[in-house]
Amino acid sequence: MSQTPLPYRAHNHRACVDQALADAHRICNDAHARLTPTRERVLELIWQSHKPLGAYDLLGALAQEGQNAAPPTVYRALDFLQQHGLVHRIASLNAFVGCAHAGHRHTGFFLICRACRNVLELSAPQVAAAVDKAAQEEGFAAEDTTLEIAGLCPACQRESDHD
Amino acid sequence: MSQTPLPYRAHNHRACVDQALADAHRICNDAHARLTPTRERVLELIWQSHKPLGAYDLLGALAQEGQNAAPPTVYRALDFLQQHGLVHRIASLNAFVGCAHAGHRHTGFFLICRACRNVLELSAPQVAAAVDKAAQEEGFAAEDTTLEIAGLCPACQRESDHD
DNA sequence: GAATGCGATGTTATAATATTGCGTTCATTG
DNA sequence: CAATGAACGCAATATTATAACATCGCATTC
Ligand SMILES: [Zn+2]
Ligand SMILES: [Zn+2]
Ligand SMILES: [Zn+2]
Ligand SMILES: [Zn+2]
Repeated sequence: MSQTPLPYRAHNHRACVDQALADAHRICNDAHARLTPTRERVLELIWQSHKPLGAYDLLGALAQEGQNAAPPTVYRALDFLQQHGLVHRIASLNAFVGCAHAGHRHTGFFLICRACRNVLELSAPQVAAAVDKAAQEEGFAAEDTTLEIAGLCPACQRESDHD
Repeated sequence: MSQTPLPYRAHNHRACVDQALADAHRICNDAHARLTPTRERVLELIWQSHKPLGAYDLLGALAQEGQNAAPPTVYRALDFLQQHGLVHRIASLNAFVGCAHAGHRHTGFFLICRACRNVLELSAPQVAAAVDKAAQEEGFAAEDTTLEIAGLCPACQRESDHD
């Protein structure tokens, strides 16, 4: 059933990027929001890989391309992208990653490999349900869930077995 | 069964503090670790309330008490306290809170009220199990879970109903 | 076409959080 | 008491994020 998670295997990553950009154009269009060149470029940079990028990584990349970029440039683009559900912030890393389920309601849930740093975003309803239930039992009205799991991805587990 | 969560109701908070300090002494003693005056004072400051404190809040408090405190002073104490399971870092707030289950194996899980900022730490096995299961299904070896839920606590929900 | 409104951007400065490096002090122990 | 290693003091610096204010470009309206 469940597809082998992409970030940890060879895959045609160009397809990931193209999909993400196409989704972004559609979503922004539907929301009458402007996916300006800077915003699109930041999104594309984030999707260079499945590894989260820090704001200053993005800033450096923009600067190299000759853009007049200061921190607010990047943070504003990131705010926009987050608001439209196109990227997620990984609180435990202070870094940003493209959303793998843009356009779908979901409670993101991240598996972060401490070795290769790839991040897999899951949308596990049974986890979200368990969380909601536990919160409700305490009378707590949950609004926003941060769920980040650090560990070793399948590929890096095999690597460390070689020792 | 489940006790009404403490932070959101009036409670004898002195008992929370005393318990936390007693636990800390016992745990450090058992581990042959030194709960030095600075470390103990930082722990006590963190337990002043159930609201997370930032490192620089702690730093300010120490400075007011006449301690020669620089950032490393606080961060070192916090590292020590985290390593011995006496405090948790709340990644989504860059702040620290006392551990409510010191000495017991647990995967902390935090309900953070965005209004009063109190934090309740739960240890919900069914949530931890759901998380582990989801990770295992992806072949991921989970090591460390960050689970932080922002929302409104029972008391602050009643407050906002008054409108 | 000028005036206006408004979202997006540019620019500078600063705030807030966290770490590195190095020398000194102090507790423990043999 | 000397040796050891953990803990601490101190200065500098790194990293992440925001505040404040000026400007630009474009659409609407007069
Ligand atoms: Zn990909
Ligand atoms: Zn990996
Ligand atoms: Zn209490
Ligand atoms: Zn509250």
